[in-house]
Amino acid sequence: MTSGVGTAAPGRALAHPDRDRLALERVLHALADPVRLSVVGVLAETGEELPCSAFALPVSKSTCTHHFRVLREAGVIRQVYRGTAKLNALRRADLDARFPGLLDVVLTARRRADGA
Amino acid sequence: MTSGVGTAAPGRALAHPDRDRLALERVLHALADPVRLSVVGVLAETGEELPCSAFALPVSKSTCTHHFRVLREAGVIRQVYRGTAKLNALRRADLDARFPGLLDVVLTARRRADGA
DNA sequence: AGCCTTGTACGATGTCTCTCGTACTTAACG
DNA sequence: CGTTAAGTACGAGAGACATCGTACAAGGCT
Repeated sequence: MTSGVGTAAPGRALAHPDRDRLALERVLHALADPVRLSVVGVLAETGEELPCSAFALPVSKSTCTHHFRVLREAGVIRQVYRGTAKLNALRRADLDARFPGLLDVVLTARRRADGA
Repeated sequence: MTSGVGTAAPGRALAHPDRDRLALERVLHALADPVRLSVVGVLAETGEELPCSAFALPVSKSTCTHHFRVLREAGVIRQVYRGTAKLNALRRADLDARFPGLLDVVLTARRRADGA
């Protein structure tokens, strides 16, 4: 049987870089885009796993897929299939372990820069 | 007369973004390049104003000019003409004021990522 | 079963980025 | 004044990136 229910991890798994191999330049590049930065901001604020459709980004669906892939390949988010949706979670623990403070600093800077 | 000696600020001045207008995405993008990141690392370590020629970068002179311009336009460094040379200084105070902790976090992360 | 929602894959396109070489400017130094 | 040293300007080319639309796959809902 291909699992009884399989609500958690049915389909194929996606490739995620190891925590020890996160590349700083890659992470910085991933964060250096307004769309992706806002995604990370929302994920950090809610602290939840959210499907791509929950972000209301000002780009098309295919562009959306592209940005989430960049974030995943840089190691910023973790993506898991769940039914037809794909849940996105911030890899906060991994990022904090590898680049201590980076995420918080960027998020804080983003808020400040946003309102000023 | 156009100033008696003029060893400090003779030629035309270069455009630098205001401290209050530094854009986070621009700064992140500027730091997301290995060549520029190494420049910032050297400037931070020495704490000195250094001419472009002091960096021994693995790129040509024109590419060098390009990278320093990106850093300057993002507001990461300040450039001042001095004779035929151009001195580069890290805008640490401005960066710390605008994006507290960002520079230190990136520099620390870079060292750690470097050796691991 | 059929439909709808969610996201992927693929190709196309225009822009930006990194890189270079060559020619030029600017200033110091003899 | 001529030479040298440090950068700049101006193309130019190769590659990456952001964007889109259309066609497709996979899973729930009725």
